[in-house]
Amino acid sequence: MDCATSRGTAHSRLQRWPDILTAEETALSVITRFAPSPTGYLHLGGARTALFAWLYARQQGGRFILRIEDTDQARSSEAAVQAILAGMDWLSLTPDAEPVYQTHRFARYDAVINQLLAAGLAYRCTCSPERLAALRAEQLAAKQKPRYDGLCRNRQVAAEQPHVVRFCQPATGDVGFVDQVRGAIQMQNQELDDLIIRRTDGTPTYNLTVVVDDHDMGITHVIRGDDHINNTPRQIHLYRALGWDSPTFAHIPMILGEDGSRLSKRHGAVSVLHYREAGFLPEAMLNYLARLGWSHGDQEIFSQDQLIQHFSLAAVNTAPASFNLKKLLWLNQHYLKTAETTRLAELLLPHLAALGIHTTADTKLHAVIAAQRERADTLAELARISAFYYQDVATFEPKAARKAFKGNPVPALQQVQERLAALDTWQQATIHQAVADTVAALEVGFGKVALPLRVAVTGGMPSPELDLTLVLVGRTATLRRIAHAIDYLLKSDA
RNA sequence: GUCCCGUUCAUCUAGAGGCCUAGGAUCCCAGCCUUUCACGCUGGUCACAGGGGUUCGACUCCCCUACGGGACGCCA
Repeated sequence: MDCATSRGTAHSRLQRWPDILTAEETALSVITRFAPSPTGYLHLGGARTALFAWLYARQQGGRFILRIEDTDQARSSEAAVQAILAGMDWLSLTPDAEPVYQTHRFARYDAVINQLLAAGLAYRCTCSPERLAALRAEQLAAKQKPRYDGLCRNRQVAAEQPHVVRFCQPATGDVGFVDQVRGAIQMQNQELDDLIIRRTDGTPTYNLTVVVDDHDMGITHVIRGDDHINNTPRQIHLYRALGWDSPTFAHIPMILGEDGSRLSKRHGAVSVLHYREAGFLPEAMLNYLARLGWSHGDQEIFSQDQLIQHFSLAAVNTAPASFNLKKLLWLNQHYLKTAETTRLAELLLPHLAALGIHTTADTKLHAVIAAQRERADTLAELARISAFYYQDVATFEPKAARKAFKGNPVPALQQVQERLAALDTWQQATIHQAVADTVAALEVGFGKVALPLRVAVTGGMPSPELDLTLVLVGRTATLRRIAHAIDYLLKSDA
């Protein structure tokens, strides 16, 4: 029962759990998974990990599975599960099977731990947290890596006594694996200690559950953040002890904040869903995330199909990458310029509603989007700069007003107002003629009339060619706004 | 502290010993276009962390240093 002497395996009677995948399914080439712990929203790093795992599975004609790692019941929440699901759904990272919840699999983990215990590959430990803390302090003081000293390895601890279960790591030799991203990684077994696989309260811990699940789910490629590199050797020993083949590992580097430090809340928006609220398009987010740490020559713009086609783990970078909002904005603008107008209209409605504009995705909105789309980099911005098509402008944007209203624009506004009011039809051509006639009559430059008119009608918001702008704003609103501007100018003069 | 991983323009990256006087993209700057703002176009600034090797030849291979990140939990 001394684990130092027995390095056999505990596997023979352990069968693959049949209720997750059928035998035919596990026989399929590639199965990847995304395994978040539901303690918060889906953050950028997690989303990218999920994306890479999803892409790899898609490309290989394999399957992608979501596993909820909720064994820490104190920190896990259903709300977080929903947030993760919503984030993945937004990015269309659809799993190929129902999510697996670890809390539903405790019986299985228990059975595995008991097997390990019975095979002498794990043992009960009664060391108190106090002793562990003291040991740790001592080792740190001696400039050593803190690790459990194996005190309970050869003790006979009765099952009735409160205890944890520790897994016997081999004391000598080394472990290695070939990481699909960074190549061969080796570690001395002495660096490893006997990790806890079952807590005092009887629940299993991460390193055990991840191994059991990855095996049971038939995961062929474990694609995860490189903060797990150090766990991998421990897990490999667990696989060996259980007589299972290790999956292939691929560790992708972290995403850092703009300042180069680890991405966290203080960097602002880390939640993927925040970007949906802020008016980003999922395809922009996906494209951005994919290019963060991965590349395919000089190509920057990738459709989902192209990502699937070109993705490769070997092309994933080894160094961490910094998140850069400017580039995301550029990509978002690119997709805003090229997306279907009808789709954009639907997506824009909530952003307009947030500004108090309740409209429908009608022909006017389509025309507005066509006119404004290249002037915004988010849907929220698109809504903001398009509001004047629906609402009268309360104030003039100072910079635009200064430029447009210098000199005395009132006569020009009054005359163009008259000519516009007299038009038989409200069309681009007739409007253009009215403006041109005003310019000719006043013997001034085109801008002398057009500029104040534009700002009077738009409030100084970015807008397309003047006649189109006026057509979309409509005659009544246009005339009302000109009157308001004249009013405003006369007052501010006095 | 120990172990693991990493280091090309401000940022994302190309580069698998000569193709590199280091390419692309974002940002920034300038110009063109222009009745606003954009878009678009043209041009520009900006990088192989440092030091040793190996080699006829090193951004590419090896070693050391520095710096950065991660792990060292009865978190995952």
